[in-house]
Amino acid sequence: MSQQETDGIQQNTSKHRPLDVMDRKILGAMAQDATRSYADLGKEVGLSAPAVHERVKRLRQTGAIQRTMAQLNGAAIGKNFLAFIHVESAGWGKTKEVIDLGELPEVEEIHTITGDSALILKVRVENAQAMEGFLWRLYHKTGVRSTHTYVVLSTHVERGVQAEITKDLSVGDHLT
Amino acid sequence: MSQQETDGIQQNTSKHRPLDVMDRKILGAMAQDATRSYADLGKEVGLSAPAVHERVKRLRQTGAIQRTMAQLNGAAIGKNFLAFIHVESAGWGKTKEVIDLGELPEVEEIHTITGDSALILKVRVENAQAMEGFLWRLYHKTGVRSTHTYVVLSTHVERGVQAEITKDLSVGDHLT
DNA sequence: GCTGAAATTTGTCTAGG
DNA sequence: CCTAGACAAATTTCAGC
Repeated sequence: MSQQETDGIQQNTSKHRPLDVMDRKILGAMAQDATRSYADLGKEVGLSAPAVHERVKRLRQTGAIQRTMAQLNGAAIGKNFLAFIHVESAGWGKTKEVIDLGELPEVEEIHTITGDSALILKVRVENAQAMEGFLWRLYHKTGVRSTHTYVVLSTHVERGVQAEITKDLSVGDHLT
Repeated sequence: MSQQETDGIQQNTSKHRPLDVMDRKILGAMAQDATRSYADLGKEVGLSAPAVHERVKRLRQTGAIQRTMAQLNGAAIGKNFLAFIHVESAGWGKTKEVIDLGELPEVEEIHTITGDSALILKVRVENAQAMEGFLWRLYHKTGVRSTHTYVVLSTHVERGVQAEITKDLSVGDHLT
């Protein structure tokens, strides 16, 4: 049932209608559990199953839902070593080699955090030795000026993008 | 279910059996696309649909698969501001209030990185103003000594735990 | 633990209101 | 967007190996 059908050459040129409350409810539910049936979701948000199905299909096409994935337990598959690695690059355009490391399965995230010369990597490997090997390889990339590794000892929260939005006026209050 | 079979292969059915190659293939496929049918997965790994189903059910029960979720596009739901926040705590046991922030939907990750006094938070909000509000609230938690925020400008890789394991001998090589 | 077949539940599309 | 129907396809169970 993989939805990799021939969509044609349609890019993401959707009308970008802002998501209504129903869409957000559906996204919120599916971000936590994507195994629920459309009928079940419909009962929660107050829609029929076909209506939910159509919305979910649209949410996938527009990219609001990037994919549906199984979240694995790192320890269960023998990956007991997680670290965040800060990388300082020599300058502009020098990060390409590092970003190419994203093809490796141990790299879970790569973010640019300052201009084009600083990166944050999230890397999960089996053990300390494997991490040392990765750092060795990382440091020998051209353009890598320095790295700083933060080893994770305990993970308290780890989840994807949440649909709910917190209205926070604590700062704005004193501005208005 | 008989404990001892008379075949030549001794299966470890008493405890958490280490994942075999079939399990890893299934996990690897589902970590990237959990919408595929069991029959489809079975054709890839060489099992029947019921066999895959049984393994997936076991992988869920044992926690190897924590959940299957929809990965949302932050920008699509109006969350265009992502940051990693390093928090230094005053000392042991002072991080509870910060960890309790994990209930907020803008907090995607909380990791302890050093002893019990340093944390990394991954926070995604609508805009800079919302981030300011979050930081304001964070900084006023008891035990928070200082915070350092790294604003993400571009995300190149963002995915969950990958089942594949890279054999890396690059460090051991030069030691031998 | 796996297979193949059967039974049940969902997914998916269509038509009409 | 709902209801309703119908068909395809998936999930889930089960006997038997």
